[in-house]
Amino acid sequence: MTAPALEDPPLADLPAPKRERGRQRVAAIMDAAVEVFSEKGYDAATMTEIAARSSTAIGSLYRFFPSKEALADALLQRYAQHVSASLAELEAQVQRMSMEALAGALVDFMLALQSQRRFAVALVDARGGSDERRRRFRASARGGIARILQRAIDGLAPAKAHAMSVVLLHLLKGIAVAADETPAIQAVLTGEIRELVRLYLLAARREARG
Amino acid sequence: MTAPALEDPPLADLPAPKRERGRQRVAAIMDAAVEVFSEKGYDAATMTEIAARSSTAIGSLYRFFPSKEALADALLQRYAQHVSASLAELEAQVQRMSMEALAGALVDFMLALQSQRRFAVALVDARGGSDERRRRFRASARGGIARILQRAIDGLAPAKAHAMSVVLLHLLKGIAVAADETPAIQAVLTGEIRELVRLYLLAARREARG
Amino acid sequence: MTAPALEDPPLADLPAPKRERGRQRVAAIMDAAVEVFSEKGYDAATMTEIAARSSTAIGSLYRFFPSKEALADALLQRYAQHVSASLAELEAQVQRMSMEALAGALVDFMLALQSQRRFAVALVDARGGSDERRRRFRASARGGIARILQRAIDGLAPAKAHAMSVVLLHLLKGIAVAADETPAIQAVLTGEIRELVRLYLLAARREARG
Amino acid sequence: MTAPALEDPPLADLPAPKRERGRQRVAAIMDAAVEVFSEKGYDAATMTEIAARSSTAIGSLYRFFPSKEALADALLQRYAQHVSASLAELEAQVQRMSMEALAGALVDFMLALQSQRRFAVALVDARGGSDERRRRFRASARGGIARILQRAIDGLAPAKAHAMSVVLLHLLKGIAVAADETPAIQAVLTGEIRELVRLYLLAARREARG
DNA sequence: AATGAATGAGGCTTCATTCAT
DNA sequence: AATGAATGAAGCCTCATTCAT
Repeated sequence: MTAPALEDPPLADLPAPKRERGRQRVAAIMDAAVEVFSEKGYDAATMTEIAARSSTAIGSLYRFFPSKEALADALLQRYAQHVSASLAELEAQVQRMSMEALAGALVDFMLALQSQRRFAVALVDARGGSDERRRRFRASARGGIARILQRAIDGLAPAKAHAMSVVLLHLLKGIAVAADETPAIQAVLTGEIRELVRLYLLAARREARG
Repeated sequence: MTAPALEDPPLADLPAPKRERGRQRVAAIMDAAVEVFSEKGYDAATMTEIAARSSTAIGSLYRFFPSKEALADALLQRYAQHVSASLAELEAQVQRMSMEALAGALVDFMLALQSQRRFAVALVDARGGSDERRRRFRASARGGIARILQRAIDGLAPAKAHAMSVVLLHLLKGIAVAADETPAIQAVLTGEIRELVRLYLLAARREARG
Repeated sequence: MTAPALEDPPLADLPAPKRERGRQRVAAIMDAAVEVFSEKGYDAATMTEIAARSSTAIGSLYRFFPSKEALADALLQRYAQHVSASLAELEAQVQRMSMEALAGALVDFMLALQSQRRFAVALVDARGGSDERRRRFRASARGGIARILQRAIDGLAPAKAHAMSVVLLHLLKGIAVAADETPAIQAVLTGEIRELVRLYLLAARREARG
Repeated sequence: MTAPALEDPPLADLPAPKRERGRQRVAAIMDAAVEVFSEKGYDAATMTEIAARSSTAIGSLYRFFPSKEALADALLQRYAQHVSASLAELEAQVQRMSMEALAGALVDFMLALQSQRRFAVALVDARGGSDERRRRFRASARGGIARILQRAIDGLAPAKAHAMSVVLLHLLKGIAVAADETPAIQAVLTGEIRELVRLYLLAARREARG
């Protein structure tokens, strides 16, 4: 039972670059966009800079992404697929993982996302892209976590799993926040969070076994 | 020993409105600003809209707050004082509170901030106002929580208290996130977080007693 | 034969402050205005700053001078009277002054104006006050010089005197320009100009004697 | 040995329009800017009006000149090159010109600049553009005149040449002032100035031969 | 199809002037 | 009469987006 895809017909109306050239271009633009959105935030990022950083003419950029919001949405979508895939993978392995191991795995999952963290903050938590897309992103991530929890903890009520997924996701996001601190502090904070996740999972299992 | 004030001469140097009229105006502006910043985020919020929402001429707005950043900073400062005072109050009462009670108190503290939550996200977590003021705000809040923890848990190492304060603050912020959900879900999430806070505090005490 | 007054009914419509208080206030405003116009130029000068520098409420300033232009005009008028008076005085003494002495006197006349030079540049040469007032100011100054010339040089044709007055005034203004240089250079330039004025006067006399 | 160029890479760093179209646009903008700066002075001139007069969208104007000051500087630079070139040309011809001829040539040089006179007043003498550029402009013009004088007058001390250049330049500027008068008067004034320049040159030669 | 010049709405801010107190 | 708060037009500049080449 894998994660249900997040996807819509992938930006169907965009000229779906068949040529390899086009695909590279789109990738370059998206990478530059992640950079710029991360550094400046959605509002302060400019299409011109994204074009420049990806060595793309502004006109070409608009050929692939018809608006700033469309670009942000595409980014969000790509990120969602990435997250979705990661969670699906984790779900496949979780079967009888100890709570301890699961806590570690969840933290690792978040650490692996680090590179895109500023970007995620810029677009998911702030106002980039459409509300709709943001909502869907969140729902998908929560669903992924909830499924993992239900696999990991026998007898966990679906409602409880969902509630926990919201709290866990939020808690894990703290790892991203920690990235602003010095590496030493960062390590400490990451440890704290892992421990807290563990406590949470254990308590949930206790309750589920009730 | 109460929390050290965050304050500079409150809103220093701004031509502190002498007439009563002016004070109302300032309050109206700040309230409108909280609304607009909350809805749109710092960058997308416009001074024009803030002026309109508070029925203030743009020129008047600038009389009181000489720049968008100054306005954001003033808001942040007011919020910081509020938070600081709340934490100081909590600190005074924490003496031999049970971990359970403390968890509840911390959650309540956050719930009491609800009304300003989107605003806090918009200005503290995003890129609004001066970095400096944001940094100070965070340091103050963390310090307040850390002091509470040390009072509440005998033998808690200062470093541990500080690390916990960061994690706790983040966790509590989840209550704000919950505000986007339906009241029913919100209640559930708030409960989850309270429970998690309790688990965290208990574990910390266990460890402190070693 | 003294200089014809430049004056209009001195700002007739202004509430002609009868009280001593008012006169002082007006003087303070005008002095502050000279300062500010000098430092910033007409456009960049602000009524608010002029009010502040003269410790006058902005509302009061507007009571005495109904607009920025009116203030500039009043300044120009006062300056014109000053210049007019100086020239009239010089005219009275010029009778049989040597050309050399006259050259010196003219240069001294300009040096005496130094303190108001930046102001004059700001308002006379640039666009402060009304065109009309500027025109009148120039005409008056030229007339004053022309009369002096005719007294100093027997047989000087009126047309020639007028032409010379234009050139002389312009030349003398060079002394003001020199004020931007170091004192040493300033002295040299002043000397050059004095010498040139002398040459000019001598040549004119030669020609007048034909 | 010709005048050292004033130039930086002409209008460096401005996105030097490649297409022919762009070049025309830039020229139109600069011409309109000269007009507007001349009529209104630096401060009172508005970018909006300059755009309108050159039938340019405001955004386009800013594409070529990223700020009002940059535009003024570019104008000043163009003017400086023009002046520099004229003076270099004059320098090349001055070798054994009579003082009379030189006086005429200098006056002609100034007359040739007429078309840009108000502009020069607006930007060089007033507070437009960067101080630095103004300073450089003046230094260059003075240097150009000083070199001409030294070529024209054997044995002229460099210090004296420099002092004279300042005075001469100022005197010649009087020709521009004359442009406000009727053509008849203008002619008379131009004549006066030419004569005065001649007197000045002759006196200097006398002194140099001493 | 690719390019980058052109467009203009709209943002922040200033300041002359008015008007309620 | 004196004060200074209030007003809003207008200035500079940015940037998402369009369009001619």
